[in-house]
Amino acid sequence: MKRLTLKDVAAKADVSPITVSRVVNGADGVRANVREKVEAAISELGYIPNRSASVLASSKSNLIGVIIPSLSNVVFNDVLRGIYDIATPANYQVLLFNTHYSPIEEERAIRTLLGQSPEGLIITGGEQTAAARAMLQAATVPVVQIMGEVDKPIDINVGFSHFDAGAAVAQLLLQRTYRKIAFIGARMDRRTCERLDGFEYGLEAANQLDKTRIITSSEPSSVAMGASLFKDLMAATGGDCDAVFCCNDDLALGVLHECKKMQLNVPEQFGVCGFNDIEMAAYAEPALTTVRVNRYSMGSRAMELIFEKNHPQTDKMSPVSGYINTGFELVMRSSTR
Amino acid sequence: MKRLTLKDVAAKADVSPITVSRVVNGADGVRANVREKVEAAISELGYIPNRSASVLASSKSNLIGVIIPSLSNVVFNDVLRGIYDIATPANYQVLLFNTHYSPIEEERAIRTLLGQSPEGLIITGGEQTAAARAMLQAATVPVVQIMGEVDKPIDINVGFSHFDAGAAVAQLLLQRTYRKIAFIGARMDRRTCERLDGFEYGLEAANQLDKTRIITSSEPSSVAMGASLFKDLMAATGGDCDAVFCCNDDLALGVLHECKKMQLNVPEQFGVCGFNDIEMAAYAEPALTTVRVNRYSMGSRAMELIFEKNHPQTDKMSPVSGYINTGFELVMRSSTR
DNA sequence: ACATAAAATGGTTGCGCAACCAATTATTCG
DNA sequence: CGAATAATTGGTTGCGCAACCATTTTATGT
Repeated sequence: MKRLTLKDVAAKADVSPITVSRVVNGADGVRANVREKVEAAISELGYIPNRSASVLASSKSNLIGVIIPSLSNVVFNDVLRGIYDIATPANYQVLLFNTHYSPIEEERAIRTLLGQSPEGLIITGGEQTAAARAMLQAATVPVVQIMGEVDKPIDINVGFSHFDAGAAVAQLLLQRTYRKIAFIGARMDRRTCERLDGFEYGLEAANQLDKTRIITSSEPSSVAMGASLFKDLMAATGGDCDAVFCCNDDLALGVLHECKKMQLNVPEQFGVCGFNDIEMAAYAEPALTTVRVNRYSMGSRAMELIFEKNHPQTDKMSPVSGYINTGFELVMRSSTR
Repeated sequence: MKRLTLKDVAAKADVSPITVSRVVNGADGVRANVREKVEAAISELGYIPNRSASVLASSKSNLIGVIIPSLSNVVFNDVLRGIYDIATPANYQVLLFNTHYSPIEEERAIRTLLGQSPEGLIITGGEQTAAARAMLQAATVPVVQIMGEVDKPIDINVGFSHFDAGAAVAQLLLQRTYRKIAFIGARMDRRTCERLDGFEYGLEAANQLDKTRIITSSEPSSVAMGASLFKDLMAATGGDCDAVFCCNDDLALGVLHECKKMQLNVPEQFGVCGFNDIEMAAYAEPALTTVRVNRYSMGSRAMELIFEKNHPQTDKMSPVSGYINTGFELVMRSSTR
């Protein structure tokens, strides 16, 4: 069974193939009656245009590549939602790759993506391999690196400083008169490490840094992992600490759960601060102090910038590039005094 | 700047274009020294094959279309993870569409997808428009409908019976001697409705169905919505109920939170059952009784079936089709007596 | 009604690649 | 060592569509 082509539709509607093409692509310059005739033929035949041929002929793909390190992380849901909410109405399609935090897989994804003439790339973070960077530089596509503040942006960078956020949490906990302050983190990716660096910096500045209170794991984050790391922390310090910054809310919820089991009074005896402000944070017992970040905005803003780069407005010149800070915000709840 | 093509690489490596094509596609029948020469040329030039041309010429796309109703629903994370974990090693790419629960958007997604010669389609549920069904029937691609048990599967159906699950929850609550049993649900999509139907059926069989205890909303689920619907339930019944089945765990967590505020003793005075068994369910206070479903399996199994259909084993004939039940499991925790 | 401008439509060509078959080169074995 | 065979390489063609320019039709104004 041969595939239906423009030509078949053209024959049926008694026009030329190019006219059908115009109708399909919504180009103007087709009279209404002709358009109707063609549309009737299309729906009668059930014609579906071949996108590969279209992309090949026009080298316009309407494709946006998105590369994220993990699908299990709830954080990326919101980012993706932001991306899709802008991409879909703009008639972009999204090809999503998952690198499992591996730069090699990331490089492969970039290569695959660039083979499809994408009209934009959204990539998490800035730790691309040299080869990957080279490919991206060579490609003449908007590239947006999201989530973190990146050293030398390839093109555009949308995110916030995890270092500053970590430092802000340190200050907050100090200001709330906690003194023996710990950190627990899992899946220590670049951004988590930056959070920790900022946190250490903040404690150091107040002369309150004790590295034995820093417990990390390379395994993925989860509530269970939070409980487990908290037990490790208590074992490692003999219970000699009075607050903990968890690198994300899942861990913090695990800590809260463990505190209850240990009958540790939160926030009086022990303060807990999370990161991300997932919905459950507000419903935890006690409600979790955390750091809100604009996940949705990072996605939608990235997508908007790609759109603007590809559809430059002549009236307002906006040479989008560089760093766009989506910020963060401390959310005070009852898990800190 | 013209795009690099096979021909450029061929010229550089002093072979014919088709030989380069063979190297790129990993075909055998290329001598090692020639292969190396070509690979050197490829990496020196930074050649990236044009996939549109490849797809057009070979009508093989390596593309799998995935259509889900929502990106905000955590449930789909696990499904997607299952899909990707099989798809990526099999060298399939995944094009993901989000329908926002709209059959019209779904139809558009299907049309767009079919234009790209996909090698498989994974679609949530079975409520496609007539036009969409027709397109899918006409296309000669494996189609897997996932999540729920579907009336008349287009091709393959991977999921479980939400009706049975709902009925099982009704039985469970009755058996635990609850008698004034309520239901709250948000975003009442097809599968949620089936859950409710099964639940009503189970209560009805024991003559315990009172429809005034059924509270639903068409808005999205969330913990906050759970709390809000619970208040509605209490208002509507004057507090005359002793257990509730929540159509998902998010709602149930909101209910639990609200019970605590109202000083309702769970599970003695009031039983709560959720659905999905998200990680937080086990860490709630009290731990949430819920229904575990194999989200990851639904994704991975669907993808495996597509792979098998596209790579038939001659030795074992496996004409995959029809319904594959991934089952469900009641998880008893402390939110029910 | 006619000239002119403007809009609508059609014809030809090439995008980059893989399928197909033909030609060439290496390998094997008597 | 030479013929027969197998393995490797190359040439030609078409996939389905849109860009480009040429042609035809329609609208506009005097």
